Amino acid sequence: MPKETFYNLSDVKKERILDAAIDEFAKNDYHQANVTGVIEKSGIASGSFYQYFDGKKDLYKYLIGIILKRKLKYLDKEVMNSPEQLNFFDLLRQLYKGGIQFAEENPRLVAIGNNFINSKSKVCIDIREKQKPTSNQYFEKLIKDAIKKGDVKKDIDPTFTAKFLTSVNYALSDFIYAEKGLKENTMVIIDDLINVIENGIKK
Amino acid sequence: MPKETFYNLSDVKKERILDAAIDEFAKNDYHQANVTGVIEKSGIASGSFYQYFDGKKDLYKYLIGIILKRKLKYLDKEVMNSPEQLNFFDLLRQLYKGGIQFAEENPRLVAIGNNFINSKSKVCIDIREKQKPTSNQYFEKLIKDAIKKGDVKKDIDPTFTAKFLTSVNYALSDFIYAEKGLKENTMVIIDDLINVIENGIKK
DNA sequence: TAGTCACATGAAGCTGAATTCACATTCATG
DNA sequence: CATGAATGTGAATTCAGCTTCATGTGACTA
Repeated sequence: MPKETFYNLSDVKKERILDAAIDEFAKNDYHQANVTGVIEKSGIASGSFYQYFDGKKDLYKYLIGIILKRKLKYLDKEVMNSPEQLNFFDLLRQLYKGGIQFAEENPRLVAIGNNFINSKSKVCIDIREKQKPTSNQYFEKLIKDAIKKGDVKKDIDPTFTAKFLTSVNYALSDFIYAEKGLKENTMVIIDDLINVIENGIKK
Repeated sequence: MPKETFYNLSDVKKERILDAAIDEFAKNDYHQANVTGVIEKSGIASGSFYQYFDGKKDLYKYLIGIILKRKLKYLDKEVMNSPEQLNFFDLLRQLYKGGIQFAEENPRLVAIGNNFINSKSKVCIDIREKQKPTSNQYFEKLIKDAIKKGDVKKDIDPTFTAKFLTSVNYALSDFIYAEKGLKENTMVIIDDLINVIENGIKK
């Protein structure tokens, strides 16, 4: 976590530093991202950086936390208005579309997040292990519930299906990122996609 | 590419070095993998390493090349006996199952490969750019052909679907890798999966 | 005015990992 | 054996990037 001094900075300066950090980590994986890069982009002195953070790892952890929080908040506000009354597939649709929209609005955050999830770097594995509920486990729970509720047929493998849904979700964000933005047909693609899945696994 | 000296080595020694390298790069991403690790595992002197290879990057490129070659050869031999007469979905089934089997038989190679594909490291991007036909493009061509042949309906997005199929493919290998081996039901899962996809996009 | 506090600075130091290099050893050949 | 070309070796060097530290600045207080 950042030090007190960081929080005491003016919002403008905090923002400047954060923006530089996001830029650096969005363009590079953990190892390739340099503290020097953040320092140069934000125009602070290298010494100052260590007044604000315990070091590179500290900054990275902080970023990952922010990204997670923002995404959850976003999904919560934008799409998860009424998770209880939705059936599994509509919920999935909401989640995917929300995820896409988030990726569209925050491409750099998503770049960092996707990299974080896939990375084999010790630092990333370390952080991931401390974060109890992964996207994977979240989906798995959702699927098990859906089976109980009768939305989804019994004979699918929840673990694999969760993995499948998660990876398709990442593929979607990647797609948006690579294509540099939403196209008119993106949401149609998602609807098609969910229909495919729905046909395959609904009861 | 390795230097002449490497090729002159006895097969046993070449194998020992290659094995050490595969181990090192399977357990770590490009940046985290150390030449020192390869040196220690293979029991050669650090100086010798530079007699055989131009450096870390050179070794890595060589490994990636080997992995690609082995996988292609494997798919070619094991599953692609008659690509012409298969319809798109049977071909897909073959490819997936072949991929899974390859992952089962060569978990370390697949670990390196998957990491290579996802990595943002300059070295990886560099190598990827020089390799013309990606798995993605291969699928895209397959899909376009399938649309022409009438196996797949016209109104899907080939680019996205290729991305989708590729990412599901990776998810599958990852799954095998994480679960540490094939289960009795793995092939059933794949069949189900293809059925789902087939229902969704066939004409 | 002096003292203290909070933040700012960048040169200097540290570290770990890649790479080099000067010397040692092996081995095929005459 | 003798020779030297090929190969082996690991201590020393280089280097990039993270981090520390000694010192500076300005604002607020007594």
